[in-house]
Amino acid sequence: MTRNTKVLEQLREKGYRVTPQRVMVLSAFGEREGHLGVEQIYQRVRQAYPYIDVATVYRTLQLFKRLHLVTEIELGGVMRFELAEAGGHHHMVCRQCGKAFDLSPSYLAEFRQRLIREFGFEPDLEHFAIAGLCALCAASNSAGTSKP
Amino acid sequence: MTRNTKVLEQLREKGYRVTPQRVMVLSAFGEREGHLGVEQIYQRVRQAYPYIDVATVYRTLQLFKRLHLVTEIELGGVMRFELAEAGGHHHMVCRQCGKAFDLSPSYLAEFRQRLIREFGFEPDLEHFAIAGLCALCAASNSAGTSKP
DNA sequence: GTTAATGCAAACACTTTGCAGCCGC
DNA sequence: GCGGCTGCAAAGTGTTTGCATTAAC
Repeated sequence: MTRNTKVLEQLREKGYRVTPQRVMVLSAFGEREGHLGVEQIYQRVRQAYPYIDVATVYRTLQLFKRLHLVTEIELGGVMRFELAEAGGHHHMVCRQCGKAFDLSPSYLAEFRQRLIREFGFEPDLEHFAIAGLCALCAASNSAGTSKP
Repeated sequence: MTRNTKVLEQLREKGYRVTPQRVMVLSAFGEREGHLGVEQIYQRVRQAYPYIDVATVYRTLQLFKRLHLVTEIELGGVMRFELAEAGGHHHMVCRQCGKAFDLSPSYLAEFRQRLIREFGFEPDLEHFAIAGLCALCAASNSAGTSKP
């Protein structure tokens, strides 16, 4: 909880109000690491407080994003949010099981350098996420050789 | 035109009808290389035939996609389409000027191999597109040093 | 007590769908 | 002429906005 408390103090310091709704949106993340879609967050908060509106969730997430408390990444056309704390790690997300794996920035550094060096193109890699098939799913697919 | 004609024959061979609307959607691509949004395609076709409906554009693009005549890539939350012909080249798209630059698959091959080797993660790179800032825009930004 | 934040509803942009008439084959 | 395709309109999504009320400070 100490992490969330810290975040909430940041809010108050900057003159924003600490409302139950904001606390709940924040703790929706706390329960599980990873990227959450708006709908997932909404449903989670609703379990605790059914009167919350999706608009509030959107507004809260926008606020958090503006304050760099969460980051927004897009993957496969779906926008997802995650706590910004970890800072600068990227993701590989399995298209089959949906699990996300962290990817150290060093893996991309090389690729990035090459683009800069050879094209002068500076890629946006802050919130890089790449879809694919994870080892487990690949294995289970080839196990049941017949059509999935 | 010979390329489009070929595509249209593919359509007919598979039992789909070659309609003026489909031809026009196809030639919207022909006039300019690169990725087009639905709206851009719609506007282009409308110049030639004002009665066309967006729904038709959507349906046509879906059909083309299903037949692998075009591919759909997403970049910065915007879905875009491009002719599938070239096959397997990727893009760097400038977030400022919107221009797209081709990226040979070899650049990604290395990165891809590394993910497979070290994580067993097989990334989807068929329609890879990466946002960033191109050399020209970076230059013009630092030229006018003051705020843009 | 102030003023920001919420809930509600309505507006929005984008995409899909149902259907009657039309036209490519 | 048949059946797929189109235009039109209407319905879905997902996200944002206006406004009166509520509640954090």
